[in-house]
Amino acid sequence: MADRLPYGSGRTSPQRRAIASMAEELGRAFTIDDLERALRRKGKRAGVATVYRAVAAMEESGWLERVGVRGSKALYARCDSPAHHHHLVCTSCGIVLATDCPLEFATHSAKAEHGFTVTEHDVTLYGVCRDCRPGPELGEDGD
Amino acid sequence: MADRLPYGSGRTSPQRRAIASMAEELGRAFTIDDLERALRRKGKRAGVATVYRAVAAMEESGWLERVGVRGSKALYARCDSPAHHHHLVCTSCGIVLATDCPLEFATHSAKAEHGFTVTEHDVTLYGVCRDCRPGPELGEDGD
DNA sequence: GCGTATGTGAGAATGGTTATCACATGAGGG
DNA sequence: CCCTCATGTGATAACCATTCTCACATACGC
Ligand SMILES: [Mn+2]
Ligand SMILES: [Mn+2]
Ligand SMILES: [Zn+2]
Ligand SMILES: [Zn+2]
Repeated sequence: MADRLPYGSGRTSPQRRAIASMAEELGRAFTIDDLERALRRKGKRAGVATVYRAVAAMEESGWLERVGVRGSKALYARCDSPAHHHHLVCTSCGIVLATDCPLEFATHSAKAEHGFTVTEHDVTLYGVCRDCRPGPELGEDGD
Repeated sequence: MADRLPYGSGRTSPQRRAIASMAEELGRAFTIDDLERALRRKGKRAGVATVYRAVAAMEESGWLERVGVRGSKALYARCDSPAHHHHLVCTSCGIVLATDCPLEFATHSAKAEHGFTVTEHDVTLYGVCRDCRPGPELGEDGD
């Protein structure tokens, strides 16, 4: 049931509505900067602090997820899947795919081999999605 | 035994020697700030730019590895294992253990299920090492 | 409608990291 | 040994993503 609200129990405002619908519309991983630029292109106006706060609120509510970094900027993507999972981020087009957590075995063996109790983990896989993969006869690199 | 040099083919200097031996001595994950503080405590002086450059050079040579972040600061640890691997970072004492890469299966299934070609990945496991785990008589919680 | 908790935004601040640039020096060649 | 100069040093400024400040606006429960 994916009718989770972008801002949970927080208030809505014209700015927040524009920000959330743009995040939805982008359909791929984006930085705060990408988001601001896209909003400006649509004539929507929102202060930088407002965008940061809206993104933080959407992340808080689970409607948005942080999916790594691009350069020195945080990367986010629309995703409200409730179960624990990780992300495949295409470095060419920015599409984000969900993938199951591959760490059950690693977690268990950390315990068995080192007595180490894993409580958190960072996992992000970067690569090239099907649509961005150069075709065999084109022999080109994208980007 | 790995007699890789901290600075590869770069020059050495009193500052670089102090920085490398402190990184060795710490024996756990550290931030640039930790490193500077430890040096100062030993009466060694090195400008902030020098420490950053030395750490970058040691990382470049493979003598040091970046093992995630603590708050907003990059975390490093002494590690010159040449094979691909990841890290168990104890959030209590900062000890760093190496662990095999758990992603062969994830990489293959990303390809099989999504046509996604994984080219890079971030994996860091955080938790509590054996020595930092509270003893059973102290009121354990089993995770 | 009212009151107030909450959102907005221009600008300043923060803080980790990097760039500048004048000066010092390690180390290889002579 | 000594020169030389590529490379390292460090005080300082700059960078830049992100957060804070604070006066003002407004969503929304009552
Ligand atoms: Mn997700
Ligand atoms: Mn390592
Ligand atoms: Zn996981
Ligand atoms: Zn790996």
